[in-house]
Amino acid sequence: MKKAKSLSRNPSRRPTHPGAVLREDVLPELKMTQAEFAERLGVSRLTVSEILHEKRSLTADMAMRIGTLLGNGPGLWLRMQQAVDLWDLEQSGNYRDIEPLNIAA
Amino acid sequence: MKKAKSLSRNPSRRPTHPGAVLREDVLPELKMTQAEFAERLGVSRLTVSEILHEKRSLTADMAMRIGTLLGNGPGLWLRMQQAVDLWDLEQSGNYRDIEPLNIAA
DNA sequence: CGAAATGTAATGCTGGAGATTACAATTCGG
DNA sequence: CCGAATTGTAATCTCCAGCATTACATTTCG
Repeated sequence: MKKAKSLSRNPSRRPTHPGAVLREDVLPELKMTQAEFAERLGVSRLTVSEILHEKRSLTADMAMRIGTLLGNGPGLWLRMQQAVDLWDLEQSGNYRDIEPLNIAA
Repeated sequence: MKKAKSLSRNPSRRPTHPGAVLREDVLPELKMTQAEFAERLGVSRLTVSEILHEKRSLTADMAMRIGTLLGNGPGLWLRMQQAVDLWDLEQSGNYRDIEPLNIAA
């Protein structure tokens, strides 16, 4: 019996929010203010600020914007956000009523 | 100069909606009605029906439910949905105003 | 110090997800 | 073939998150 390792990752702690990377790495590296970053993305300064402070999740639309601006595509940012989303949902314990089917496979 | 292939995939058509897989493969294989499937997931019959007909997107919450019920985790379903989401956003052409930065890298 | 940048709160709008109800259409077992 | 079960669909409601805007306090920094 193997240990049933997660297919993707096995986070014992909440995965890094993409906003943290933007705040700690990207913006400093670009030497760009939040306001300018927001303007280039075509969103409000508030939207950027709240994402940097992890007060909202990074939507697919925002991932597209950031990925387009930075030139590396939306995938990275979206995957980071989803890791967080899934982790949060797992923690919520909202799925205990779902009885896994015994798949004969 | 390589061809600048997408890191993930290079869809010339809209990626498969996860609902299509549920409709065409999963439910038939399980020989389970939509109503029963919905009940086991803890959502309404309508929610299942609309997902199967690709009238709404599969949320992270639904991915967790389906992944839990089927025993293979939420990742597969969520990734499928996001492929669709990104494709749709790319098609929308909403990002033409974003000037990619010239990253020195 | 003073201006620029940022944190933060309040408010309003909007769209999508989901529930519920109701009814029509379809499928299917007996 | 008939009736029951299943499914498609529409209408209506609620809820919530994302986003914009405005305003003001705080912080940073030249």
